[in-house]
Amino acid sequence: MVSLKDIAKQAGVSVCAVSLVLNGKYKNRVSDTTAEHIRETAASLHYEPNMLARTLKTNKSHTLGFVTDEIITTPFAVRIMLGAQEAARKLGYILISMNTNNDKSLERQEIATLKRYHADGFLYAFMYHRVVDVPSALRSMPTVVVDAEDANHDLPSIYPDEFGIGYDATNRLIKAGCRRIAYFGSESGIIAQPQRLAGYRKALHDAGMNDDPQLIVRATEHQNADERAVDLLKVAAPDGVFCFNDVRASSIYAAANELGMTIGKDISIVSVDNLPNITDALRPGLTTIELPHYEMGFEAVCQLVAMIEQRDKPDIKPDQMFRSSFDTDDTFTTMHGSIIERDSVQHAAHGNE
Amino acid sequence: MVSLKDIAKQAGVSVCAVSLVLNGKYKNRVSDTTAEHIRETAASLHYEPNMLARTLKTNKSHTLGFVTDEIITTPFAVRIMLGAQEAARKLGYILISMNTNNDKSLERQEIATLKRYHADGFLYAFMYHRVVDVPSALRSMPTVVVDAEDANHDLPSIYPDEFGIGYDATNRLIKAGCRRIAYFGSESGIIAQPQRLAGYRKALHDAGMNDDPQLIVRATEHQNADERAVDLLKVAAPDGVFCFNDVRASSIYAAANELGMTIGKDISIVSVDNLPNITDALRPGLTTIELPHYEMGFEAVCQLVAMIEQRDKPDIKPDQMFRSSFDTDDTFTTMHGSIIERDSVQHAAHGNE
DNA sequence: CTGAAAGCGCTTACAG
DNA sequence: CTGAAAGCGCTTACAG
Repeated sequence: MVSLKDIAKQAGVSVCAVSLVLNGKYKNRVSDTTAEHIRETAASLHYEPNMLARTLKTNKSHTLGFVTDEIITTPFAVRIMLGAQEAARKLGYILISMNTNNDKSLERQEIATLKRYHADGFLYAFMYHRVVDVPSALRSMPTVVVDAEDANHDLPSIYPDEFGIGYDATNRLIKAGCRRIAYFGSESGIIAQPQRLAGYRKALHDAGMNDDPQLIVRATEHQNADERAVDLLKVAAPDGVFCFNDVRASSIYAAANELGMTIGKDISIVSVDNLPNITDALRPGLTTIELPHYEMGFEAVCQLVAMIEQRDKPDIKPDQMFRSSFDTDDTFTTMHGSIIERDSVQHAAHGNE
Repeated sequence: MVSLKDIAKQAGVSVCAVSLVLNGKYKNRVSDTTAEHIRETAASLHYEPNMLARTLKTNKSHTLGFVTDEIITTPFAVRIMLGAQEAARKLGYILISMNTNNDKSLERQEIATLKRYHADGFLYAFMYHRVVDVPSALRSMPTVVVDAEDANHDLPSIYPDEFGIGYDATNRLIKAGCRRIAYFGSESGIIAQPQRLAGYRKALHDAGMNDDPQLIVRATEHQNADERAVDLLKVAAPDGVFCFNDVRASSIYAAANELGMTIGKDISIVSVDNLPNITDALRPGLTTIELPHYEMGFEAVCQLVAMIEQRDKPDIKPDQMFRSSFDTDDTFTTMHGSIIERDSVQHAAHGNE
């Protein structure tokens, strides 16, 4: 490794002159000609600054801890990390990620490790939208909560606009001409469930339609979803179904098949997630709303770096197009999803809008 | 942050005594009683060592760079990272991962960043098994190639035993009593394709069956797989199909449905990948072979740390059960997959064996 | 405009 | 058995 000292010796100047020039702080301190000379020597020696030495002195590591429950075991939520990585790179930070696997004692240990490595701040991220207690070890540090809401309503939190998702999905079906729209929801206490349902209701009411209790069915993902889907289609005879997620949509597909109904013709379906492997497996293609994971990760790092550096939120854009929009108040940021059009909706209009 | 100096002052000893004791190197250098006293003061002050300062001095960062093409955008391959993280944690290392997104210039930049942060070694990992040119910036460092083979046949490389997978899958169908077993493969040049095919052929021959060219069909994942699946079932009339992967299996499912065949009865299916979202969506459940991603990541870190510390491969085991077995020679390690039994095979035996 | 010096928190010969 | 000192590579007052 070539060090400042090597450059100083080679260029015939002092170490501090080199440091100043390479950090661009040499105005009125080093002449332009020596500055140029120093820059050339550094380049010719292929100098790379040693981040660790710098951190030791400045107490800023340009390292972000990414602590997550089991995000990286979950296909779609991984995109939070991708978005966070991209923003970090653009802002001169690196990300160190740790999986807690929902083990609180492992979590404590990992946060301690991250602190030993001098992380400047933390992302506390989750596999799906929920309300969380943030560990006290994180409260003393700059921290942003991702795909979750801080129970104390204190730390900045970024999560999807579930109401908007329910509203948009239902409207998509209304626009397709559906008159009896069902909601095939989740039975678990997951926060998205009541909020998407509320969005569904609002869309129906705005369109002057009643919400028939028969049309609202909740199911458990892996246990009774298939049967309940059949029941729903038989008993309530909907012409459109807003599904809580793609996995439940696959139950509706199976039910429609069983009952001899043609999807996209006899019945229209819109769901949430856009899981590649489900949408690959379903025929016809499933129209679904993608959650803004990538965008949440990106936005979270922007907010976090603003906290760390105590400056305004950096104005950077991801290379990958933002598909979602924002709603920001002081601490909580909600983000819309974006609809991916395929063929499960009658007369489906193609393209996003 | 409390430092060695703080402890030394509080305990009334020198900084070096504290360092020695806390690193367990104090035999014949510090008395047991002062050692104990030092340990107590350190604990009471909640001392956490500063890794950066240590690294600066020792030139060992206990940090591993994890450079990957787009692994973390891909559901299943993410498990490489999980396995690597677990092994790293057990060995006192942390992982810094970077996604190159297959952009060579980004890759160079990221490797440079990782070196600035003083990574002790590198994992060079891929989304699916292939032969790769390892960048020269990595050749000068301890590096292990994961889910890929170093084209120079020089760096340690860890990848799945594709032949064994084809052999096992086909044998599973033979065991179920299938007599006309098809192979529904990939049209791409992917390395797994010919190797799994070879395993399939070997299994057939070992069972005294011929490989009928009609029974071997290759297809492109998203373009013609559905049609070719129908053709295969119609023309060759197999009673069992070994599918290259779960996505192709879903095409066979669709074809069987279309032709009125009952899966698990008229026709048995075994594939590769065990993608949760596909297997969730398919009825009946798909019997499939899971690739040893977790295990490859774990093993890779073990080999890498052995190189870095110039010692024998550490003897650690993952918390999560190893489901796969190893085959190691000097530089190349192949790993078997493990079959996940569901209901797509006639008379399916349950449980792993 | 430039250099010498101190110090970030550690480890490790070296001298007693 | 113990301490004083040097040094890892950097940054930043301070003095000229």
